[in-house]
Amino acid sequence: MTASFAEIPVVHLIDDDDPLRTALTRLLRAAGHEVRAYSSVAEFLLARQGPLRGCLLLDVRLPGGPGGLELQKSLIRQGETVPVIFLTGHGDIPMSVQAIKSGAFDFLTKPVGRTALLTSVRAALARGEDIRSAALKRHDLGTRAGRLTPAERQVFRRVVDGQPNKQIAAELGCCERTVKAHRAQVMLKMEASSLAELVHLSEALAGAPV
Amino acid sequence: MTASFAEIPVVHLIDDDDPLRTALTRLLRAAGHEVRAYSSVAEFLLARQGPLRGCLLLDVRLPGGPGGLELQKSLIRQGETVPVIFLTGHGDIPMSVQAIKSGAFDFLTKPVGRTALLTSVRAALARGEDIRSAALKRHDLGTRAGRLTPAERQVFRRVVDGQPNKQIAAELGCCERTVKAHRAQVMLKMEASSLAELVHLSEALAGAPV
DNA sequence: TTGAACATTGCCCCAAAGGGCAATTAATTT
DNA sequence: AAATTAATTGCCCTTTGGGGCAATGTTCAA
Repeated sequence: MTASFAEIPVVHLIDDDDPLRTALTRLLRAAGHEVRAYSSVAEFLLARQGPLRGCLLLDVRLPGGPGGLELQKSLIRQGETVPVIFLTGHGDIPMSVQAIKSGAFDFLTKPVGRTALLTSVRAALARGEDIRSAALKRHDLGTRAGRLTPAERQVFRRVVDGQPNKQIAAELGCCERTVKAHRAQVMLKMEASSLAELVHLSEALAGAPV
Repeated sequence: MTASFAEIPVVHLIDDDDPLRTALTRLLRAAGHEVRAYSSVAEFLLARQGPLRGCLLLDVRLPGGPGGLELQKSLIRQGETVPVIFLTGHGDIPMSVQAIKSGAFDFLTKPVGRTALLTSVRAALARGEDIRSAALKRHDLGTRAGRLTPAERQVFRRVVDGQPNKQIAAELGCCERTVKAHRAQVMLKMEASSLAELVHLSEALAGAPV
């Protein structure tokens, strides 16, 4: 049951309007999507476990507690990257601009057309999978880098910075043979088969703590 | 006169409403910005020469000819990256969402508050300068890469791909000494002092034709 | 046609990288 | 304390990268 939570992309629908929620759920399921419906942000948060996969479809303002924009901000703070589609009957331009600039995938108005909704959801799911695969790659790289010892990490930094072994040895206060040993370990652990590839990997780690 | 067109960031204001245009111009100048005002897209396009520097501030719909959204698309097609702030009295949510998703920097509604306008313009100008400096770097790299001969380009690709000289020579059907010669030229022309730096530069060229 | 500029290549030399092997030392476990 | 494991280093050898020098084409324009 819960094990399947993140196995395939799911449209997480949050709306307090029961009839609308039911209708949207039916519409999305008919279009072949997996749907989880919640009547409030709290209900969604309670059910949530582990990273999300799919997209969010929710009203901007929901009764009692945080609205959609707050949820979005909270998710972003948690490093969650799932695409968010807002749906609202009482939005205005500044709100929509704010939402999109904050990273929302789309901002739809009620009543929403069947085609418009499905188009947006399909695109959001696709985007979500793209983001997901990129995140997996980065995570994998981070894992490899995490296996480096402190000494190896030092060598890694300098190698991808283009420093020759002799200079690295001087800076680290050890002999060249040691640098070579660490360097070999770096290539092994990072699974790089050439210096060029190692530099490439380090660029992809962009900003992540190395 | 025209020589100073791109020397400092300029707010290019396009609006057909004369009194408003005058008022906005005064407001922006009072805040220390350089302003060029136009009453139509056509007027703006006629005055334009060379790459823009600064930002655009324009109404979404303008009388006679293309509206703001069309201008934005046209500029993007031309590779122009200047931030665009839309200003409108008759916009709706789908229009604002469309604009922002198409890359607009902001979407303001009339009447616009003095603070909101100045905040947005300031941010747009800052973003514009960031984009500009990044573009200058990329252009510089492109220029260097453009000086490579076809043979050097071939070697360049394979070197940053991590291939050893011997293998490159085999693939290109020449001897290793020739590869070395080309390789040296690549390092010279690309102004790289190490293989790591060369790889770094090639990543920065990302997608640009090499 | 002839000279200048450029690309290709061979020969040779040196520096740098990669790595095997073994000894020494430090750290950790039993 | 003894044993084991991990890190550092020296020694030595091979391959690769970098580059000087000169000869041999090649191309293009005067």
